[in-house]
Amino acid sequence: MGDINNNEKVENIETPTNICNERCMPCDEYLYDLSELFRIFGDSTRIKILYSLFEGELCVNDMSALLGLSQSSISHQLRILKDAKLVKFRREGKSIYYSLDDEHVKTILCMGMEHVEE
Amino acid sequence: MGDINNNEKVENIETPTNICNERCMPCDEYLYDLSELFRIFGDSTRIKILYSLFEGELCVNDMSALLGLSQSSISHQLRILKDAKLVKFRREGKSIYYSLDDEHVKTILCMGMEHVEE
DNA sequence: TGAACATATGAACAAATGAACATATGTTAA
DNA sequence: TTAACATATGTTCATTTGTTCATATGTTCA
Repeated sequence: MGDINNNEKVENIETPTNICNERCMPCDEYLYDLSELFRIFGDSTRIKILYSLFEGELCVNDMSALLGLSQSSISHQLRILKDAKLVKFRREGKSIYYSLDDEHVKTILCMGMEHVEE
Repeated sequence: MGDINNNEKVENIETPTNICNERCMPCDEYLYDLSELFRIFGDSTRIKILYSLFEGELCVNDMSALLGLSQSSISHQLRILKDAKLVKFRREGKSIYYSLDDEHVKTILCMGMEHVEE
């Protein structure tokens, strides 16, 4: 195939498609994932959901009532948060309880809030 | 008591318009600003621009060359970053040098990157 | 002054996004 | 089994977003 190793890390600094070497820039894939992560946080409905889970788990119904948002809307956004591994869930009877996936989520939110509060 | 003290912290949990009391939720305005902030980070072009400024200032032309993105695109995104107070700039002759507005920006990016790198 | 360069801005357009509604899936209890 | 409840999913639609191209603004130097 000859020219298929785009994916491999190359020592040579000349590769024009790989900007990782200059300015200690992370590779394109990481940068993309990073923007993707922030994009998830970049919606007020999702932010509200995440904040509502700060103190502990909640089921969809309670979130819906607490935040004053439709069940459908909450559920759609929860799916996005779930896919992004920002929340996890467990079933208990008819209800499904969601919670933050890890402490990192809190940290990122708090960092952002600090910046906003200035 | 009437209906004027929406802003005051109320013991009673019944206030439906103010969710701040429950679960220590920040007020809507802050939540909105927060999502707004993350929305800015939620684009790979802007992320690249911000990362390119990690080591220090760069002019638009150099960014354009370094990142392999059009001058126009860079400029448009720089405007958004500027408006969001995430970058600052200074003129030097024909060129305009951009840099990160404060250390917070780095912190937020690094927090996000830690989450991505897992 | 005018030419060359650096950056910003405006308009047009395709793609992505979020909300709303209807409906489907899955669970429990009778 | 069926009814009632809790959540998920599919679809449509209006809006937002990022890019490109063309052009405008601003700066330097001859």
